[in-house]
Amino acid sequence: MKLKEFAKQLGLSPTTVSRALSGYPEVSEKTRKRVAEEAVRLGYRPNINAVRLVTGRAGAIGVVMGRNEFQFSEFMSGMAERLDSEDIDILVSPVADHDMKAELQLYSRLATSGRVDAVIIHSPKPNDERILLLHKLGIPFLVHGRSETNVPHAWLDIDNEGAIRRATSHLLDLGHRRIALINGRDGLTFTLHRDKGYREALEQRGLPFDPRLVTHGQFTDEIGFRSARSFLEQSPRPTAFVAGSMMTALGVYRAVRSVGLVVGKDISVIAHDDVFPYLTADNMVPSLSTSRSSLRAAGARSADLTLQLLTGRPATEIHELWPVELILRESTGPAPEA
Amino acid sequence: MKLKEFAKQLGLSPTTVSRALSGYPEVSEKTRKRVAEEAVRLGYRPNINAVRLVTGRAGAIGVVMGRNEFQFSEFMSGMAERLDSEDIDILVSPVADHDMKAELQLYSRLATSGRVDAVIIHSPKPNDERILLLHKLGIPFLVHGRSETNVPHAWLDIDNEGAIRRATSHLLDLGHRRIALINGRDGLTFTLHRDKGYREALEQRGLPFDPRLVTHGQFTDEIGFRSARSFLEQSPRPTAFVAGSMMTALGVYRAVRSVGLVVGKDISVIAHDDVFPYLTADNMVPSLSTSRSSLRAAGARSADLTLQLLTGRPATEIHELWPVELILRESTGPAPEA
DNA sequence: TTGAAAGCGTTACCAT
DNA sequence: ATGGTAACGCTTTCAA
Repeated sequence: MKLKEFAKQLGLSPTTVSRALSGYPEVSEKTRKRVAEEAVRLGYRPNINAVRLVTGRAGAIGVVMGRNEFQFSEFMSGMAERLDSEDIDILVSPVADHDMKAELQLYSRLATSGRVDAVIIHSPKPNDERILLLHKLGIPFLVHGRSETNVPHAWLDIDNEGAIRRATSHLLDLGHRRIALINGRDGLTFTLHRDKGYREALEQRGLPFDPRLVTHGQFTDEIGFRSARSFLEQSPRPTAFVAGSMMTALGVYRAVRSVGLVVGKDISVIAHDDVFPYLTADNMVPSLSTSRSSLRAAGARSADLTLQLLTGRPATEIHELWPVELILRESTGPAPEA
Repeated sequence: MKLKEFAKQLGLSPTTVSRALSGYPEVSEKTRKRVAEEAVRLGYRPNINAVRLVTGRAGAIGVVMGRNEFQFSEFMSGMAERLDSEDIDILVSPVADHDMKAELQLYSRLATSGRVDAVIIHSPKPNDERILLLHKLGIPFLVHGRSETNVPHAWLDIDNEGAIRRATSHLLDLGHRRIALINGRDGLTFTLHRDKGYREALEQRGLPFDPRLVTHGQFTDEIGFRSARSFLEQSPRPTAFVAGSMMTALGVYRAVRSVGLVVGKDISVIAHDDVFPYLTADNMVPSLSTSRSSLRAAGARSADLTLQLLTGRPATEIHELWPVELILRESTGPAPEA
């Protein structure tokens, strides 16, 4: 059913019906109520593409996902929670990991074809081409993570530096002196921030930084395992690990067990937890100490901030840094005697 | 830049330009080439919403995700692989788990507002309201999974029944007699199929079915742990587990270890693996025997079949059942002597 | 092979 | 408070 036909059935003009449905103030309360009821009864709903054409709004926020990210659905669920009440869709454009050229083309396409009103991007680098391009394209965008790219941009990030600094400091407090860091993909801002937090904790104690105790890579259990195994072969071996994700932590636990050591006793572990419904730190054995920040909450807030961006709030005002909790459980304990 | 302006710059009519860009045959090769090149050079791209309005096509396929599904991004990545070359977007509409009313409203909205050309739904029930509604709405849709709902519908499913039958049979071959099944959410078709495969394997040996050896629930490590723990408290306890997912298997491994038993020796485990890049059966210790089927491949094929649906292939023709591999690793071994 | 003009379904301006 | 009408940017007849 189209507007014209629907309006005719109500004995009103299309104009009035449109206004009633969109909640304009100049329509009488009585008319509005009648229109709303009849729309439900007769099943009328505006054609979204006509609306989009005439208003110039796409009614969708785009998110670009890497293909191997288990964290992604969690963030998106959060977005959905916030967007549920709005009439805004989520357009997902997956891109192959590490294919920057394809990703840049994608943004051009999204922007110039009017598919989305705004875009959310993840895992930026300090100097990020995507941010530069999106700025140039003039499409509103929010960065989940931080970048030093020298154009104004809205961002939401967690305090990765502080999180890892505190985690590392805590391990130092427990007497650990050789602490290994299994960090994220090289070159990404959050990875750099975590490296930095780690080094700061060491510096605060006047301890030297040993590059042999840091690795970089994707957040998979395999990389967690391999990194941990290779650390454990060092002599003297580290007595504590800081792991980048829950999946990494699984690999670390496995590696520690595989050499006959015990997590929480011989080896302490702290991992970063994005809070997943299907895999929880409390349930690991021993339960896993974590730095924790809800990815779902970040998704919800990101959607919210993007909406603000769309209603004209300047990007330069939107900078949000979230603290990260440190939650101590059984996987951390005093450093064993040497 | 708009069509009119772009056409003027080329000294052509909007009509010709539109035809050239859309690959109509009546445009001269020379003109087409020139138009294509200039479009890139000047950055012209048709406004997608105008195209959608005039053609009546939405240019998007909708997928509805439950909020707690770690499997989801894998399926979507697969869809994306197939859709990359087409000019079709993925519209993600998350719904709260178990909120059927909200989900049904969502479909109405998607369909009647013209946001999507087709929809893919997951985890159907034997009698599924969503299928009934989508059929009534007249919007093309594909079911990932199977249903007995009595309206024609396209579907793609894996052979859950055969997978679990074979897994169970294999354990029986190894001499196991008390085999526990940690299955999916109650009432869903794939859960029923797995239950069925399990019972068939028992029946083939003339063994009785013991309902105390089957649980149902979400695919989380916690439920895997709890179910396994409670099974292990039985006397005599089961000597083998069939687990519904990789996350479940993590919980099972943990439970077995927690009571001082050894997977692959005291307790055999087979789990279903949807193939994740970040958590692999080969890497578990002991490596995990699995029934395996790539969720990513299913996503790619689902997108493909949906595209076929859109080009007129009848839904009744689109029924695809995928076999599931059984991959034996170290987590399965002979039943221990009683 | 190319072009002119109608039309897709809605919103928003300008009247009344 | 309500209605008429132009306009959104494109595709697709119809005509040349």
